[in-house]
Amino acid sequence: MTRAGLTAQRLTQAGAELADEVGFDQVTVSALARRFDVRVASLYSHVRNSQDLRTRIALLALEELADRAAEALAGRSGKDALTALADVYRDYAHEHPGRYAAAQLRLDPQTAAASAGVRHAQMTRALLRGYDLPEPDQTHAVRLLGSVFHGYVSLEMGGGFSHSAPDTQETWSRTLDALDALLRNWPPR
Amino acid sequence: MTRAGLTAQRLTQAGAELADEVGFDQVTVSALARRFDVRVASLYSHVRNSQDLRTRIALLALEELADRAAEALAGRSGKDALTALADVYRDYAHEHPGRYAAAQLRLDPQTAAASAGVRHAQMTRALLRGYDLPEPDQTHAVRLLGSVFHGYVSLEMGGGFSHSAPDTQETWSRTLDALDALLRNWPPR
DNA sequence: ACATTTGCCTAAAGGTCTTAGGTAAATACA
DNA sequence: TGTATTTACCTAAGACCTTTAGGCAAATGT
Repeated sequence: MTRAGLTAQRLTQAGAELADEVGFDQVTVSALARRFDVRVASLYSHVRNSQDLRTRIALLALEELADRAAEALAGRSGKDALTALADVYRDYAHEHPGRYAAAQLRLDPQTAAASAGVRHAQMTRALLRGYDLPEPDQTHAVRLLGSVFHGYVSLEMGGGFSHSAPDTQETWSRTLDALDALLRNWPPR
Repeated sequence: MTRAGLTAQRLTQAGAELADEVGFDQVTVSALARRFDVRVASLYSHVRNSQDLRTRIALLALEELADRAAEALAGRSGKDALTALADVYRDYAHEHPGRYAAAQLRLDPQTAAASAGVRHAQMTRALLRGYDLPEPDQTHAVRLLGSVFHGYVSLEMGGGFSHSAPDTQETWSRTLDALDALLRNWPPR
């Protein structure tokens, strides 16, 4: 009876794939066990519980996203950088809907602070250097960009923009134009 | 043995309250049965299944939100209207986190088309009359506003803006300033 | 070759969802 | 007011998911 070679890492990876296939909320310890052709209880040596598994998938997604973002931002600035970063989020969500949903998982402050989430904020800040806003406004802008990226992708994926006329690609591109214009022309207090 | 007086309506209402207390994803047929001090199976005469229950709660939340929005928009225009509508979403999410999460539930096209969701889009369009954008851009703007409102609220509630310096109220107000400026000065193609 | 570790197993208990079929309370009707 | 019908809630039961406890055999170290 040869062993399956389970690992927290392999489970997390497979869990991420499963999430993309059936949705993050359908990722279950049982389904994962089936995928490895192994008894359910066996997973509990590698992963504390269901919540732990989900958290690991979320952290994986945050890392992957941050890596993509870092690569996309390298050597770009201004609107170029803005578009590149925005597309990273949108494309990732389209390619990996389950992982993207996982990245939205609410983490406890401890875990969040140690996650790649902080890199995301740093990169958005880096992007804003091209627009040179005074300090308090920079934080506001970081939050605004985060809101638009996340909100847009989340509504688009949720079907919120379906059945209406102009296609979403066009809106996306106009939205980025608008954001660029806004950042270049940031309204003072 | 007197009866409990179950109804799809009462179950939905209680489900919404439960959602606000313990989170939308913790709303379970069992928990609801406990709350009415009734056997679980009894609920299935009033609600088709768990998914049906969730959908009803989502529709309730969408209605409540649309009603609030309609009232807030009455007699306002321009930035006044923008702020009022934005605050409706944000306040509702703070007061009723579970219901707000429910309103995000993905509905099948049929149900979505018959829901109060369409009123939301109409109201956002009405708001934009004060800024008079040409038609294709109006749709883009509707989507942008939806993205910002939803994205901001969702990140704020998810703790995404926690532990950073300027308080979120300040960012919110500056975000609305920025959106107003953007709409008044919408970048052409 | 033997001892230890550890990976996966069986067993079992508790929770949720859902269907099928029964009983008693409410309501309608004579 | 007594009887018939409807309907609200119940018990029973099967299927699936989670989690813990304890066992055996495969891998690993000496």
